[in-house]
Amino acid sequence: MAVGFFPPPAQAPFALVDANNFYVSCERVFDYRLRDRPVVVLSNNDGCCVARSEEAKALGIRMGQPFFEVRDLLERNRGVALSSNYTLYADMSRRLMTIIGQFSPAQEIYSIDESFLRFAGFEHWDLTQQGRELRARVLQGIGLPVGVGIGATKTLAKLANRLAKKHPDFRAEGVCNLLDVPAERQAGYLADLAVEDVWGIGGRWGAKLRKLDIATVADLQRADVARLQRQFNVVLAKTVLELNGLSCLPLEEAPPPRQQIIASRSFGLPVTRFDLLSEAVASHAARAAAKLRQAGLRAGLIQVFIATNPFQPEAPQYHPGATVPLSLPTADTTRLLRAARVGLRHIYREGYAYKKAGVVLLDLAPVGAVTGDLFAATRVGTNVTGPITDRTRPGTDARRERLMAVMDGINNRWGRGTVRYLAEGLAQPWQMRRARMSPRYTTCWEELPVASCFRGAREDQGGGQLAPGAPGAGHL
DNA sequence: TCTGGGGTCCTAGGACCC
DNA sequence: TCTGGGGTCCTAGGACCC
Repeated sequence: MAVGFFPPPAQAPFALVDANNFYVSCERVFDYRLRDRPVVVLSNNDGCCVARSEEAKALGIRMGQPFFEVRDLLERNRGVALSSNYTLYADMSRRLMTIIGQFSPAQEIYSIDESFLRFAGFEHWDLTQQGRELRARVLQGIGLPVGVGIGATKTLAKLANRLAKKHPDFRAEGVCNLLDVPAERQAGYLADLAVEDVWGIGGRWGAKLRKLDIATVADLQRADVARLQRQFNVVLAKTVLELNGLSCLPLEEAPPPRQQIIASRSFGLPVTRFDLLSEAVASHAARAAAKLRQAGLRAGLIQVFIATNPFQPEAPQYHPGATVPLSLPTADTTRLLRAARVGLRHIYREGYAYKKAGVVLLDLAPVGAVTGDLFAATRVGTNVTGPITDRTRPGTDARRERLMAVMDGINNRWGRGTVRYLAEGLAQPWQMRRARMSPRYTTCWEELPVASCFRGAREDQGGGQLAPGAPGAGHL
């Protein structure tokens, strides 16, 4: 069998810690008017609900549901909808991870609000008690509620975390340690959980598994691994082994090298003109280039894509992409902008209403690893007609790198877009909607929360409305 | 009217090589 | 008339995650 796993002595348990309704919880830390009422945080462009308070879930609002479908429902129930404030969430995440990391030397930051811990050498510790203390310390330190799941493998820790949040036996405490649950009771829990509750089983595979009479976690745990590997793939086979306590997924303490960097956005309004499309693509390329430099990488390829609105199938559809190789791996915004424009020119067609554009940087390599290209002058794009001319003169690289560093410095200090390329446009009428933004409470002096000694002083600033008129609301 | 963005991994199939 | 087998690399598409 082609499945590999990491057997004992690696018999150290895992914990999964994650914040409840993370984005909503972050907002609630700073605005007490958001407590005890339905709150949702919206995706970019104020499009979908990507985080929901328990009260919002109780109203039946689904994860990813379009905002326009729930707008009235929210309003009728004194609900609040907020644009996503990633500056705030990223800063809260950093603080959260620091506290979680104090509970084990082996930590993997898995997502913005999730962290795995591995407890090697903790044989004589009461891990359930550790979980309780972790929870208390996060709540006291930054005001976020978290759930803690503990199990023999990452997949079991994930499952335990789900029980910690949902199951009446654990919910009050917010901690579930499967290692402390007798086998018989554990079997009962697993028989009650749907197969889709397992980490790595989504809707498609869930439906396919149900056709094979595998409907619960217990069913999946008992399933024939070799058969599932044949009918699905090795990933599902590992999941089954993990459910049986065989650790196949190691803790990844260092993030693996990045494979790609994407920058893309939907437009606030449909765009048909080439010049506006070009502005948007330039803006995305500049953002991707900044991310690239931040990560200490250079890109060898840039992909450009544009797309019409898939939710209007009656309108003519078109979603092309072009790949443009760079003559030399680069992190220089000017070069990436130029290549992106070549790609866009190649795929643009008149007569379509475009709703989205983006760029992908690929073929990433650390700055130190880039070697010169002997044949730079003769290399030609594969997907794009004609060579990409590079007018950069030899010997100017150091100066350009310094220019990029200065630009990044200014934009980090004063906000993204403080210094930008004219190619990105000035008015930018294609920009996304972001009408319900809360202040950058923790990262901007002007937007720090103000403690008022007059109780209720902020009540009349718009409490009860959809957009909370907090200081800085609507700031772009 | 209004429907997100950024990632990863696996597999199948075609091109190409010897 | 008769027309192999095994390997690698690349890409597109599909699945998953938060």
